[in-house]
Amino acid sequence: MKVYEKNPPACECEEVHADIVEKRRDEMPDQSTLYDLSDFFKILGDSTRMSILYAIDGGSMCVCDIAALLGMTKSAVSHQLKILRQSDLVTYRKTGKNVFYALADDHVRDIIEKALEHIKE
Amino acid sequence: MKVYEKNPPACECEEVHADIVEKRRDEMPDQSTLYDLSDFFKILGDSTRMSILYAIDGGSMCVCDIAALLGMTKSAVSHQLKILRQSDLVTYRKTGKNVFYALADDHVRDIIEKALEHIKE
DNA sequence: ACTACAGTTGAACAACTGTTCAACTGTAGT
DNA sequence: ACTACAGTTGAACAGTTGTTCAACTGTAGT
Repeated sequence: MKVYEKNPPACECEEVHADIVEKRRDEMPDQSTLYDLSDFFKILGDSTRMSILYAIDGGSMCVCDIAALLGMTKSAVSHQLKILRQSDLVTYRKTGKNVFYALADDHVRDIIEKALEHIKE
Repeated sequence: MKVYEKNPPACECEEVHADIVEKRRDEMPDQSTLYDLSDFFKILGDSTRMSILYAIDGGSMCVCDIAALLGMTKSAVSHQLKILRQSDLVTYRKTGKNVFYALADDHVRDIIEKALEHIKE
């Protein structure tokens, strides 16, 4: 939402270390990269979605079973699965009346694993 | 918020694969672990906080300069720094009128780096 | 064709989150 | 003691987010 510019308007500071600020500005990633990054983490920043990811970590599961496991309605789970789908974190496969969801790749597993290490300290 | 139980109340499914669900239930992490994990990612899931982390990645900065760099008010930055402090993602050091913030450790850097790899695909 | 059920979807609602604003604390300089 | 300014803080507000509810789609079985 916020966009930082060459001559930031909102800063009311007097004693700015202009040289440092300018140097850092060059080193900062693109605005879009920062948004992509925080958007990615936003997906993982919900306990329901985190639970779903762990549930299907051991193998694909249908919506019904995920809902049963988490003690939630199919609707609530389906809404969250949609978000996970749109972020390409999960894949799905229709077989008859069921839709089976699975983890899309190992990247996410690694990231969550690293975060777990960080937390346990 | 949601707590899953041995006999989930909210699931209205008929065709549940009970054996799979029970097996997964045993393999699931503790409820508290899931919350800690998603809470951690929640912190990284905001572009302002992500920007701040990148800003101080190159070395400690005072609140004023961070605000100038991001084009935000000191107040807004300070509020986010408080959250980052409470999560032990940053450290701070007072010198005179300024407060310099720095990254707490390398863990976070690694996680963000891994997420970046994931995004660029 | 009809019924049953897994899954999806949009609207509505409540809870949460980030920024703004104004008031405040504390340090430095005069 | 006074002024100036960096930084913090709580309340208020607007925007966002997750769950619920009800209606819907599509497939399987009869």
